[in-house]
Amino acid sequence: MKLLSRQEEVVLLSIWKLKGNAYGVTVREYISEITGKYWSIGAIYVPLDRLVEKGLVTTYQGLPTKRRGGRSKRFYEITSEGMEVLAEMRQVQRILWKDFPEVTAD
Amino acid sequence: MKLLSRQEEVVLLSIWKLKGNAYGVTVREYISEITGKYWSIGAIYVPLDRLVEKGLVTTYQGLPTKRRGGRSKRFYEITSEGMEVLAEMRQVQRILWKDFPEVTAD
DNA sequence: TGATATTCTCTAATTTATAGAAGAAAGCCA
DNA sequence: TGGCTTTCTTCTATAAATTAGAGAATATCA
Repeated sequence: MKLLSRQEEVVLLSIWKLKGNAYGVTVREYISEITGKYWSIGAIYVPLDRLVEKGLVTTYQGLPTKRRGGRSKRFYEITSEGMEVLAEMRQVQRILWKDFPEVTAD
Repeated sequence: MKLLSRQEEVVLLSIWKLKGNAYGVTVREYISEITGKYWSIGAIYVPLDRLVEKGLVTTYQGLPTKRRGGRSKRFYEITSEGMEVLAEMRQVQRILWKDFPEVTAD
């Protein structure tokens, strides 16, 4: 079994979470929101491409919308293989994190 | 906040889990056992060194034992800072993985 | 002492992560 | 229509992390 890299995991989960609305910008916003830190453009698109290569996500070109202009979006969707890999990842993590103590408020 | 890399997370958790018995060889065995795959020596020691540098673990030289010879062990212990970082990591992961479906047996 | 066992140090090669400039593609409006 | 603005992506260079394993250190055993 091959573990996903950190960034692959985070991006892949974001795609899953964003359902039909996953594209570069929304993925980046979502990750920033959760981690509370800045992420460069490349930090998103590079692993995104790799996930496509690996067959864990598919991608398709979005159509122009009625909103103020701009290049059209490239959407991403998680594949069933992607879901399987995530499920395996969680398996490993559950074992690793088992019994790790809850934070005590002090 | 800076996320730990994948290998840093896995190694750090292993040290925590192995309590007083964490050194290169046991960490490597433990990770192999959980992931079911081969890990080179370097894949363990390199992130181990980095964790020391970052102050997330401390290290001390073990004494020779009565067992069949060999170089003495270098033990590792997680620091309180290491525990804090892990707690933060889990926080992020819980959000990311929230609602991810359980695997259905088929 | 020489053979054998155990563990670690070190470094090179590959893969990932990170940053952001530049450009493509769309709507807006004189 | 043509230029301006907005939105989003492509591309590429650099830094950091991962991975592999040869080789050396250090201990016991006979």
